[in-house]
Amino acid sequence: MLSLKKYLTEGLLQFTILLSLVGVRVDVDTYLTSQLPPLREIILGPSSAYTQTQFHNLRNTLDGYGIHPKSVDLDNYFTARRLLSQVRALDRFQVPTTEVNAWLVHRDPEGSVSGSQPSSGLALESSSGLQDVTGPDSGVRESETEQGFGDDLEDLGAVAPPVSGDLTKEDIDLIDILWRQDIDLGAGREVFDYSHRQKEQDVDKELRDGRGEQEDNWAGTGTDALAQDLLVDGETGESFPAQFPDVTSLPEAAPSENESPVLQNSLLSPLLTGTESPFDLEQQWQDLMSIMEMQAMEVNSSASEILYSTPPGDALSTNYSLAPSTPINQNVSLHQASLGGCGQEFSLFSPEVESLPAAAASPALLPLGPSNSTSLNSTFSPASLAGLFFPPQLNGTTNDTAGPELPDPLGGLLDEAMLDEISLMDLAIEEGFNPVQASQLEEEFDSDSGLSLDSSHSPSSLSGSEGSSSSSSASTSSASSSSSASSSASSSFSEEGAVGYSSDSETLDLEEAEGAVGYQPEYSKFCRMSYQDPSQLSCLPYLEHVGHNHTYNMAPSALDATELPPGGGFKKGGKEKQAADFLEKQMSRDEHRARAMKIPFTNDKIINLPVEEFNELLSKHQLSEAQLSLIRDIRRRGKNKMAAQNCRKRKLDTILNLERDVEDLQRDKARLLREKVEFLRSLRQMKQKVQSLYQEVFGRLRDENGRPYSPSQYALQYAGDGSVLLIPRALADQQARRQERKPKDRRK
DNA sequence: ATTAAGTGTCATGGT
DNA sequence: AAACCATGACACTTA
Repeated sequence: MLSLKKYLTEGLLQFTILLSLVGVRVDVDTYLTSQLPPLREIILGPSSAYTQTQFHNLRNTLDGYGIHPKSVDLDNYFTARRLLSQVRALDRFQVPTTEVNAWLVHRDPEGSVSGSQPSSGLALESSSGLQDVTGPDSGVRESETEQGFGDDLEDLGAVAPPVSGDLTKEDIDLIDILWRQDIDLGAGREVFDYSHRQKEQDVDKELRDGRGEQEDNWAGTGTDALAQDLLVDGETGESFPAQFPDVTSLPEAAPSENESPVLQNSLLSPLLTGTESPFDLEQQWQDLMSIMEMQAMEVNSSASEILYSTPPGDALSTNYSLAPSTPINQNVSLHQASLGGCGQEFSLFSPEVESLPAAAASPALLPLGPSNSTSLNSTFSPASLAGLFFPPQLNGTTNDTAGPELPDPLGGLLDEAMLDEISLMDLAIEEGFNPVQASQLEEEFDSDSGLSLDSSHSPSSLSGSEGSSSSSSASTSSASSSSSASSSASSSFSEEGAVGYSSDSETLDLEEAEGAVGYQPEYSKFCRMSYQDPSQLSCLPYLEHVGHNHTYNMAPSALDATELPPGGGFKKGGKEKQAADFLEKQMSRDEHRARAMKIPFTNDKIINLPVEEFNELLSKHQLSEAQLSLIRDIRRRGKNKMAAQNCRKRKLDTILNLERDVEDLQRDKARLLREKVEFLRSLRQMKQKVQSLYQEVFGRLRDENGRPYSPSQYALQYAGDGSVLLIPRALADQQARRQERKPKDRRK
């Protein structure tokens, strides 16, 4: 706790100090304390504590800074939980902040500078509500998504009003603690919210069942009731999930109704409803999500600020109680001002801005609504920091171009990442990310191992043994699956002798595989093949004469039946005669021919003897041309037979290997997909943190007269070296446009 | 009787 | 060139 507080505060302090050094006056007053980490750490640092392992890597590569992970303890404590919740909440909105609404309402009356910007906050606030609403509203969404929405909605409810019937005091305390701890990490409070977790569990169940029961979740808990409060507009009585006003109403209504968060909710919601296609929904979702999270960040930051003025434990309660004139409110107002409802702020702080059309105040909303079509770029683009936090007016005019305004090193990546994520989501939905894979993924997550290539996962457990069986081929990545089984198998009778494709372990492996997979036919086949193989006859002489008869019932007594000189005297009892007849039937055609031609040696020898010995053998006997011809044919056919067997075996192995490779690749793909989503989430959260910090710092800046700077006129700009400058807005916009063009040109 | 799978053979091409 | 091997194609056998 303390460390967190310190962490954040120090970061902010340092940030502001840096700003002040740059020449901007900062209202930091009491916050001055100890060390001053690099600015980038202030900005990005908090996220490090938040991040997962991969994220560290990613971030490092992304921002180019070798930021060391901070708050290791926190990582340990929360990483696992966060990962899990993130995974489970992948499809859900995080709508952490409903509280803001209350703030705004209470705040309006306040004329003080600090409390004067309620409207801005409202816009975003309502947007969050919108988000929630949007999901359910759009019937296009799939069940999972709907669930996610439902959860989020619930979350909203749970989060907003502090008291939830189902939560015990302990629960609440725990949640608060966790939440506060995670403030710096940027996690939305819902992460720790009991009801939220409950929902998650429900969702998991539902996912497993393949069908969710959203309604149950909604009505089930006390938090649901809260959620319903949010969902149902108090003034309009409008039920968000069900229906929304026309989008068109927003522009007009928003300006006039800035003060009423509730109303804005109703107003904003329509924006979201606009999109209907799944893709748009996804985009929208992402937009809203990020915004919401950003908002959550704001709340968090405000809460963190609360730490200064109030006991840490009161942070939540303070938020809930919404004391109008508390320092918290001031903090909140700062955020809000930068976020959305700048209109009032302007009126208070910058008269010149006040003259702006009332409608302009709504622009804060614009990013939300319009962003639907413009996608994340407008909302999350690097420069969009300014856009997000600055007055709507500007956004309204420079909505599209505003993005690149700030040369945020992360910006481009983030944007792309966001887009990618969307496409990813689509991919996931379209492709293999069905319940099966999802469950599999979940499994892997639970196991805490990103890579579970265990062959047991695959429906056909063939893969494991197969992989081992073919040491030759393209089995590349599957090392994990097969490994041990093969090496020990060499004892099998599959000595293939002269044949080139001799993989000792192969036969056994196949057998094992078949046994496991039900490859019975193959099993018998290979057995036969093995026995048939002349090379094995040396080991199993009694099988020598098993021919093309599909049976192995070769009596040892039949040994060398053909080799023995015809009429070679041996007693023929009844049994023996029977056996002989049987054996004769079992003989291959070539054996019959050889017998008929009175060939003086076994086919085995004919076939498997090395050329030299074979020729020697031939030379030892006086053979007719016919006999010689037959012998050569027998040898040729015999060798070809083995070759064919090997060929087929090889073919089969190849097929099986390919099959396994496909499975492995599918697993890898799913894993990478998950990881990507994770990364994107982390990136988004990090960016939100940066944004909130930006907001906060900017909100604390004061000019010579002690007045805050107008977001519409000034913007903070990150320099490449990590410094931060306060520059005129126009200049920032210019630069943003410049930067925006570059990537486009590249594409061309 | 039909069919699919397994085998054996042949022709061909490569080593 | 001879010997071998690999493989596609075809035919036969068997279940």
